[in-house]
Amino acid sequence: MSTPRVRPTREETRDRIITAAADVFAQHGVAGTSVEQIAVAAGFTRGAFYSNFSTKEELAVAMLEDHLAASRSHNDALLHRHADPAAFVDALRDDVGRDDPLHRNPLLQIELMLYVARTPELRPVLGQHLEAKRGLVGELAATTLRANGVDLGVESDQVGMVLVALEDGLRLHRLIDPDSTPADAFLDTLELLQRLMTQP
Amino acid sequence: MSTPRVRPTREETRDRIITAAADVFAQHGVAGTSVEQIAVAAGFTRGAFYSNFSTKEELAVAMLEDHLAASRSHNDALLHRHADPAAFVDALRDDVGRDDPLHRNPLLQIELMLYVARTPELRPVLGQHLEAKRGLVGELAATTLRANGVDLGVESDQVGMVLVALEDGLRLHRLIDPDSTPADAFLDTLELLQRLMTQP
DNA sequence: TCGATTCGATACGTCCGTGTATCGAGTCGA
DNA sequence: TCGACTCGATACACGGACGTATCGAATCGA
Repeated sequence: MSTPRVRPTREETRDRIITAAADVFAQHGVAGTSVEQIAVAAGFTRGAFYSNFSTKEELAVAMLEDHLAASRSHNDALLHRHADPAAFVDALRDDVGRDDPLHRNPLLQIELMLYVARTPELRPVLGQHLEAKRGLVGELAATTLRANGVDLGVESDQVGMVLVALEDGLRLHRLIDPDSTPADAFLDTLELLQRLMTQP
Repeated sequence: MSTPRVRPTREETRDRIITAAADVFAQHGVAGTSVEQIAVAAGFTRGAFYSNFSTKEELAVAMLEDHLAASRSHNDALLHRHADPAAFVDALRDDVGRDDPLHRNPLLQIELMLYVARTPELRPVLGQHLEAKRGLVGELAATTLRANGVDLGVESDQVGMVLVALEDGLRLHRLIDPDSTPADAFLDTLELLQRLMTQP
């Protein structure tokens, strides 16, 4: 029989550190967080941290890239399963509980966006993701419009830009005033727009 | 004749510190900024800072409240001068250059929002401002819709929520990908929506 | 003009965070 | 079972940021 593991795998340690860092980053921001806070939150000392990452910034990049990869594959799978726009929105509603820590943590999402905004070499990474998402959403919207014979005279990319920005804007405002900014405000708005396009 | 002033007024010093802090906060974030950085950027030493503020946080609050007051009075004046929605949007286009440092600095705007999000006692302050702005924008939109005999079956507050969120969302995304997010994307979208309501 | 006051500069002690070097227990292969 | 290796813990030296106490020049009142 295999001996019970006392020390966690290197990768387990790494993942625990990233997961713990997500919470601490959300609470205090990347700049406001010390390496020690991260290590302690993960149940380690700084030794473990420096054994896995050379700087706090490297960890932030790893966290971001983990999330972007997860987000991409998740969206692709979702799109593949629900090619119909209306069903897609419904699917998004069932999407709240996901294992990706960033997906559950709106404060962290905005924090990381701001971190990227301040880190020029990271901007293309997130920028590309942003444009891909816009394209996806824009195409979905264009499909709906076409199906209803509506022509807004706008590029689908622009529609995507607006919708994706709306999502993040509501996310941001919900951090400040959750009572007046319902969690499903974005999805409700999407459905409203769908309805308006169906019966003009 | 009055002797030429060698030492700046207390209030001048205070304002210089706030103005300088705005830039440093934008670059490094509130948490990532030291009191010394602020003082030096303002052309003083820490002595001057601690003579005017007791903590960095107090300065951040002062900066926020200065901005909110300026923003409120500015918006009120704008609304009073341009009661017609279409003219209002046009007026916003000429609004880019304003003396309020926060108004010129989108990165700082988002940074302060995030700072407020992390500071529970500040959330009502900004939350109230947010709701006021939504109300204003929502009413303006409702006016346009009513004038064209359109009924979306939506509260004007919801329209305001969506539009204000869209503005900030585009602001945020422009920090990451300015090339694909034009500075006037928001105003262009407003005009597009106006046009769509006029000729359905 | 002269004293009192204001307010920013300077100097100090302290604490916190960092990164590295070293140690020691856990793990794996032979 | 033994030895090499891995990897997290511990210890240390250093720098930076903080807040306070003190100083001195500019200002204002009389």
